[in-house]
Amino acid sequence: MTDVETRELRYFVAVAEELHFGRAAARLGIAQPPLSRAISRLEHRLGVRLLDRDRRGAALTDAGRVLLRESRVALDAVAAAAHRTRRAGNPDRPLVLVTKAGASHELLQRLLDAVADDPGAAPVEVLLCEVGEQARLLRDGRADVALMHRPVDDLAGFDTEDLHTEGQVAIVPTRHPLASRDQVTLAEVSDVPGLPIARWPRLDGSYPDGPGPEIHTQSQLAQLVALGRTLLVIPASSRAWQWPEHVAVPVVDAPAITTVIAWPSSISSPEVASLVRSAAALRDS
Amino acid sequence: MTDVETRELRYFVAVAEELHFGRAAARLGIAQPPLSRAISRLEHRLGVRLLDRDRRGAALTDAGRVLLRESRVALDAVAAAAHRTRRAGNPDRPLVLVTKAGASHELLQRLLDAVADDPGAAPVEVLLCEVGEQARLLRDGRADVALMHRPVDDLAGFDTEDLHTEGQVAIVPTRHPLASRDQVTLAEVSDVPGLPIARWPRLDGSYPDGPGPEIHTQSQLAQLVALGRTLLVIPASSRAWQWPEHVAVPVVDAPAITTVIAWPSSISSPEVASLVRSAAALRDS
DNA sequence: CCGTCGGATACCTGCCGGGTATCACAGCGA
DNA sequence: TCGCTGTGATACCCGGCAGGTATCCGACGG
Repeated sequence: MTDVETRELRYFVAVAEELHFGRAAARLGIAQPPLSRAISRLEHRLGVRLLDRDRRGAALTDAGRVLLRESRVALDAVAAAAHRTRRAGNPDRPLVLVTKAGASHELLQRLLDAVADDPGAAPVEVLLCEVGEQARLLRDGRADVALMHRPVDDLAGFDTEDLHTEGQVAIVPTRHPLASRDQVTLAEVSDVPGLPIARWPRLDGSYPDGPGPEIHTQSQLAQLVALGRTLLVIPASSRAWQWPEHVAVPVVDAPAITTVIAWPSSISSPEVASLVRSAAALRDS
Repeated sequence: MTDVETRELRYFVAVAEELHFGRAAARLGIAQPPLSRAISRLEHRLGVRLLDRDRRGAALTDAGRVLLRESRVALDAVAAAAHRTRRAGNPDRPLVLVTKAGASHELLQRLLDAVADDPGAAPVEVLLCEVGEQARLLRDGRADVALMHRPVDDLAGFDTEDLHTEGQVAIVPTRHPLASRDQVTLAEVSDVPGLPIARWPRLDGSYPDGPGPEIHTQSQLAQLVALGRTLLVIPASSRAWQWPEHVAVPVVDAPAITTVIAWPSSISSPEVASLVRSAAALRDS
């Protein structure tokens, strides 16, 4: 009943993700045999079969699926411990604020201005990330605080403060028939011939079905839009990256998006609290 | 920038708690020199001083305090991964439900009856623990679900469902003047000569000031009450352990206590969901 | 029936975790 | 002042285990 080491969890996660010992070993930078041994030792120690070894790879058992999910949060927690400790050691560490590139641009701008104007506030470093990455960065300690969006982001385990609620708009090429409309509905917009609606990831990271492209990165998205290959439904404030050849049409029945400031509920640093206060003050004004 | 291993975190936690390398080493079952080395390697790797070595022991730095807090949650997460995986491997694992010994006795009884009557429900194993221990057991995976009490327990990071709200009563010896009252106030009860009010731990585990005894274990509490050495303010339902020589007097202005069923928000097992549904059904009936 | 692919096994090696002995240093008491 | 004690650090050694290479075994495809 010896204790589980993080190395073993990292190894298991690699195998569980690759479902192939050889590839997992390569990814980990070790040879395949030690990896096989480590996994079977882990199985033995837990008294549970984690993988069904099939002749063309490996498949997760139920217990394996549980361990995969749990390992990710455990590894994030360990990484967070290291990150936050490193930061606590540096006397004038900046707070790291993470947000999806391009979203809530104006709000972010005002927040940074407010912080800059406040001589007592800790400096803030802005980290821009891809769709759905904020939660990960908060969980593993690379970021202290995030701007996130309800209901599209996963807010479990975080404390949040609502900052701003807004409707969504459809981004369509100027010459498209829909461009002249005052407003549209989701139904109208979701089945436009030749202009499939972009598919954003759900809370769990999976994608809804449909003909449009799956959105993974901001740059990919920008290019798709620039090429006129997809129709986009986004919060009005994300119009910061919009091009002259597109127009935004309000989508009346799309769910409202609330921008929130989020931080790990375990954390209770005065710097974070002060930043949250500054952000909340922006909302009131 | 190699990764942090759980062993190192366990070692650090031991030193941080003992504030003494020798004692920490003894507790860990290793010799002192390897422990010193492990800690200084950890400090070097994190690039941060964790402890100020003084001639009469060690003291935590700010960074050390951060790492202590973070290490505990990380170690709990790792332990939870192991526990939950082991349980997932056993096909007919019982759900482990933890509650403070003595609290919400009647509700627990009804819940267990309901589960026993439902042939489709997973079996439930009851684990009784001391004051404030439930959160720990949920976090490190030794328990799946808990009966907890708002606002006295720490519910951060858990999903909860309210089951029952009730007032609190003061437990006083029958021959005491207060025993004949219909109701009392906190002010009356908090300064009774010769019968100091018992002090429960706060959310963070610290204790309020006062003359009364600090409550750590249920057996200690039972004995103090039986001896007539302390005056107790508890939820009405905790009267399950009450003796004939005491009476319960409602305390009109004490905060109401809500019994909740709580489970780690990361978990989404059908067995837990079903148990929560059973508990919620009790509330409605 | 052979070649290939994927994982397991056998066996070796070097590193690192852990042990013992000892040091360095600061109080402290006689 | 000088040991003495209690503390953590250093020096050094040893054994086990992580990790490497070579090889095997079973299953498929041709």
